[in-house]
Amino acid sequence: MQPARRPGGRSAKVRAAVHQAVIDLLREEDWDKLGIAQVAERSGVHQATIYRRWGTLSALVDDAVTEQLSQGSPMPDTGSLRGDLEEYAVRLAGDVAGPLGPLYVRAAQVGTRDKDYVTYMMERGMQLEGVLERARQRGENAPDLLEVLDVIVAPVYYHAIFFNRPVGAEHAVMLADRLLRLRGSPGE
Amino acid sequence: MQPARRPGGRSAKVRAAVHQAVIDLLREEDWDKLGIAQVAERSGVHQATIYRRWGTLSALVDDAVTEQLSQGSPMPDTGSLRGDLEEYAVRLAGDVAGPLGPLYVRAAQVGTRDKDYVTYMMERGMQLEGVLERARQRGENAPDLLEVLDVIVAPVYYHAIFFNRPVGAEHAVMLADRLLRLRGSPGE
DNA sequence: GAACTAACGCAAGCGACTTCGCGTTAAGGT
DNA sequence: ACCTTAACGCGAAGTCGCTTGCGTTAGTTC
Repeated sequence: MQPARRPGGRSAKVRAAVHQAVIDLLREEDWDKLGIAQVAERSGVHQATIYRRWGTLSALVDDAVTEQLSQGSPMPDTGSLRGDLEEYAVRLAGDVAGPLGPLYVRAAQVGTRDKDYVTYMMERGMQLEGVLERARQRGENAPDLLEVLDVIVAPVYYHAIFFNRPVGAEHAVMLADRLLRLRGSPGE
Repeated sequence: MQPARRPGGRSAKVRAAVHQAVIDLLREEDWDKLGIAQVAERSGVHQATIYRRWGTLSALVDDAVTEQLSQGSPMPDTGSLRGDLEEYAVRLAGDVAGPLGPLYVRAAQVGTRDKDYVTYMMERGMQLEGVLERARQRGENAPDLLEVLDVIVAPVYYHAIFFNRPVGAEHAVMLADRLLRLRGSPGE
């Protein structure tokens, strides 16, 4: 058997430094000024190392973004479906609008093919599904996941990507309300 | 005064050939295999000419895509708001799903800053607003433009970008129906 | 704590992308 | 039909991103 890998130590330090540099650059500069050269200089890690470990810029950004996003906040649990959806919508809008906002957008543009990113999206979807399931067990008429994606998530990203201007908190609350209205009128 | 520019003739031919090559390559290859070298070879126009006229690949793609999209089909006019919205939703979904689909997505990713693309979006928005205005003059309770963007347009693009799988015609019709339901219940 | 080896730093080198100067072509005016 | 000149073709030179081979550093094991 192999003499065992070395997950900790120097490699971990290099990885952390590079990730941090990517995140920083992703926040500050415009999306195009980001290159492996810049990451190397800021992180103090040599270009060759980055090329060897990640190969392409896409893969590197994907890796860094996925890790950063994985530490995301947990799903809301306010006790009511309306509260949870509003909380989720406002938080999502805030995330996209905030300093890490470009990460979400960038991740969507760069990492569509990457497996890790898809995995992240799936996990996130599952967590959201959990919120809906809790509501159903409380007896509430909860929408399914696809409706949430269409009515709440899609507009938030759409505004950020196409208009370069994220939605405000009021608009986010309105999106949640709209979703509830769709379920409310014909249902219970 | 200047001896007058020369909008027609050779320049126009070159421009058309290059545009055609870009569109073709955009359809066939994956988005990354597209380079100025490929465009030059396929169009028969020298690289230096392309660099001189467009400068960067982004600008070139933007120019070609904008022109291509400007020749887009006119807005539907079926006589009823429901018909128009369904027609528009299905057509949009089809466009995004069709061979020119990557164009729309690509345009969104590349041209966020470009003036021409913003102009195109504004024009398109105005045309859509015209459809809604016609409905209002017929006495129908039409939604405003922002609602259409949120409920119909955003999900279509969202699915294409994030899931790499465009929405089908049924889903598109459902989106239009959802928008009408939102207006229908509390309104008239 | 000494040997082993995976991972990194370094610098040379290859290749693709981009630019530049000059000669040529053809549109627009007279 | 002739002249003017904007725009293109061509080849060379310059720049930048990326890869590769080798020496060095630092975890890991015994």
